[in-house]
Amino acid sequence: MNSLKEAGLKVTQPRLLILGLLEKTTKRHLSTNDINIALRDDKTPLTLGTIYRVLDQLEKAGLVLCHHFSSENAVYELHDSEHHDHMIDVKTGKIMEFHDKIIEQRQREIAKKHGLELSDHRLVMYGEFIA
Amino acid sequence: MNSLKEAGLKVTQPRLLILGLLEKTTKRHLSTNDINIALRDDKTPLTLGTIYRVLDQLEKAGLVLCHHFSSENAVYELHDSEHHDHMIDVKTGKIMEFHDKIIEQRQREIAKKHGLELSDHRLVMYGEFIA
DNA sequence: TTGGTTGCAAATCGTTTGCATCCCG
DNA sequence: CGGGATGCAAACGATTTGCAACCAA
Repeated sequence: MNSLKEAGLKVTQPRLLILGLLEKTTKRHLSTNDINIALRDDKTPLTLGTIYRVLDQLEKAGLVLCHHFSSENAVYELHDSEHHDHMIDVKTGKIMEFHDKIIEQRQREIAKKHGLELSDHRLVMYGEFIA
Repeated sequence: MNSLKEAGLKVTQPRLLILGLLEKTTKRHLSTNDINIALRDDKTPLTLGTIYRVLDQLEKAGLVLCHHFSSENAVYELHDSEHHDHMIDVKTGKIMEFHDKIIEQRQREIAKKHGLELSDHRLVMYGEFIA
């Protein structure tokens, strides 16, 4: 709720519910439909319209991130301090996060070389987890 | 047309038209709507349904790539031999392609370390081109 | 000939929006 | 109290699909 206030957003029930869900979920990446179902199961249902609007605001406020992996639906996750990228198992849909300083650094160099003032970047690797 | 045969696809007019357009366009990245309009202007119109179906097949055949940059519509480009990534100007929509061996190599190492058998990867940097 | 391909139009589905009501500050 | 937030349902827009006619092999 502090984060909401800091972002200049009213502390409303829907916003708390969605943030709370994103915090406690073990899946970490949830679609609007996931959220809709989970909240319904928790006996605190929200309209899909509200879910979309709240997520948009949270994203603009920098509290959540939205991803469109491959051709799937959008998924949302909490935006924590350190940037990270994603690896996705194309068969199971499993998502693993990672962070690599070398790649981050190299990206900055490339952007600079091409005159791009970097505001965001996304790296996704697709494949299959063996082992 | 050779590529179509090699992919085991019938050489049909719609497929030739779309491939031809992707080859000659200066924009390089086209949406289904771009294609629809361009072909109409060329007096060789196709149905949107056909455009989607043809692009799906060409993508599965490895002849074209499909991208969903940020939250925009899908765009398609010819799949040429060497992999490349993208930089996008969030204000103008301008797309610039680049390729970097260091990043590619590093990605392979990271994937390997995490047990991911890499099949594809996408890197997109967003920002603004300053002169 | 014949099975894949296309046009056409209807259907789908994720997402957005108008409006009346509600609630945080 | 007042304006932003929500529920509800209709609207939207990109993409998909069923079906009959068509065409490449």
